[in-house]
Amino acid sequence: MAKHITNRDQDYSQWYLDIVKEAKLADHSPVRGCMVIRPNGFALWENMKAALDSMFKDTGHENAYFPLFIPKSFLSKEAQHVEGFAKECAVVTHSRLKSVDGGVEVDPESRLDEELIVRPTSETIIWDSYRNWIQSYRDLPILINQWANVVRWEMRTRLFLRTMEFLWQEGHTAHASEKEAVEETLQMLNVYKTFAEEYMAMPVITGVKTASERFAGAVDTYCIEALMQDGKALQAGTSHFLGQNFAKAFDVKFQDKDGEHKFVWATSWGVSTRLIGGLIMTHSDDHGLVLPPKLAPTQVIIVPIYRNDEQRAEVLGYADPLIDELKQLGVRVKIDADDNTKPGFKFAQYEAEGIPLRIGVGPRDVKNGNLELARRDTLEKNIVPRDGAAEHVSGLLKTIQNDLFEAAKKRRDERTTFVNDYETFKKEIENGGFIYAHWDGTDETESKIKEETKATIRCIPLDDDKTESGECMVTGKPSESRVLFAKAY
RNA sequence: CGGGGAGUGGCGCAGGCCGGUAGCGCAUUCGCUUUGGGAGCGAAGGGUCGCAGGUUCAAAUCCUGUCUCCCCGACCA
Repeated sequence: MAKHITNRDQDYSQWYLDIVKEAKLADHSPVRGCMVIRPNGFALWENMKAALDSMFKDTGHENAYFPLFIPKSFLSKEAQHVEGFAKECAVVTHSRLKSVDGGVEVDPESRLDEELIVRPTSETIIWDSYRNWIQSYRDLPILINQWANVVRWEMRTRLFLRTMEFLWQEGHTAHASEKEAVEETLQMLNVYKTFAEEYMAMPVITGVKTASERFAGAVDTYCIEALMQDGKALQAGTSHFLGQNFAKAFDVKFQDKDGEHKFVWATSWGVSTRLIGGLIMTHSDDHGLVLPPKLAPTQVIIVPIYRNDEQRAEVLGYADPLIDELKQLGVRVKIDADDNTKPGFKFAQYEAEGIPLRIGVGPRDVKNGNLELARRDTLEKNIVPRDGAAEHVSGLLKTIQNDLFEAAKKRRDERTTFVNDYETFKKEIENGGFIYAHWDGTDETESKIKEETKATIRCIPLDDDKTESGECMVTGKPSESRVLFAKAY
């Protein structure tokens, strides 16, 4: 058991904070609800970005950048949208300060004619541009993504999971037909699912949100939902079919092949640094963070062990060629030849940081022509021959990636149940986990369940095997398919 | 915004009820010994106790006000 990390079962919140801190991912900032992302955390985010970005490019998208500030009037153009975001906006009202008695205060003379909103999301400012970009069907589709920061004035925050300012990507597309826009929405949902499962090794359920959980301004909100180790669900990404809502609000029309002027169809989709929170809670243990090899900034750490300078030179000479061999195979490897800390300290530190594989090399190994491999996910240690070690390590990283996904999927499936009556549901939901149950499709029933159990409908799953019909567990009315319930972050 | 907890060297905390020279652990610096699971010993440096008032000969401690952070709720496309 790591000294500095709280037991996961004892205090999950503290455990989570300890992981973030010990892995040096992020700190609290002086400003309430914001965070400082440290190099370890940012390197992880950059790897996630790179993988997502190439998936976006592969599906025909381009990156662009739109302004941080949005005129207040823009936000009010789409009724649902302003309703959804009005209560959590940072508003810029003045443009300068003035010195007063050695301090500074806002200069009342500098009040802005129209206040600026720090973007909580960029639909409005982007659709204002799209109006100018689109005249003909030949201008469509527009497939744009932006990497940006956004601000939402949250009451209660948590590092990575919900911060006032966060980093994300937001895709905003415009299409000539409804069919094409819906296809885009589902395509990007699948991109997110693939990323979550193949890179983060985090299994997700895809589905569509109920009306009450829908994005403000969307016709349909699709999502990926993951289950954390404490049994709570995390909405890990969303893809919205926006219909013609924003086109109408911003008067974006195109002339079609038939000569008719028509409103364009829209989508938007996003994932954020919240994914890092999800990654932490999916794989980590009481020794610290566990990173999947595909995303780990450092995949392999080599720790040399020696008693004196002579041994040090010998061990480093033995380990050195391995670094090049691993790099040749595309493995991100580092050696920690720092003489100031002992091996035991390094072992614990790199475990806390989640590095997938550790290689220990000491005089013993040099003598026997071996290496010691220690897996972060299982904490297993194995002696392997130095010959062919690079290939072995490269293969082992793939195994670890796969095993992490399988282990997470097993944990999720063990906490997933099918329930048919409300009394059982009330008992089951106390244990956390995913519950598939029937619901009559009404807001009333949904909010009754939320009030009485704190569980929400995470989504109406897209999986074929959940679409059996039945009767609502609360009202007994007919239900077309099971929906996914959980307590959520 | 409601309930709870906390602000004391870089970090984590004790002291507070009962006022009397500011303490511990980690970290830092130097020395020696160590190095296959978070090293040991010795020495050194570093704090106007969140802020502002008040009581007192004397306040980290008591009183009043105020700010901030964390946790649990409410809120959260």
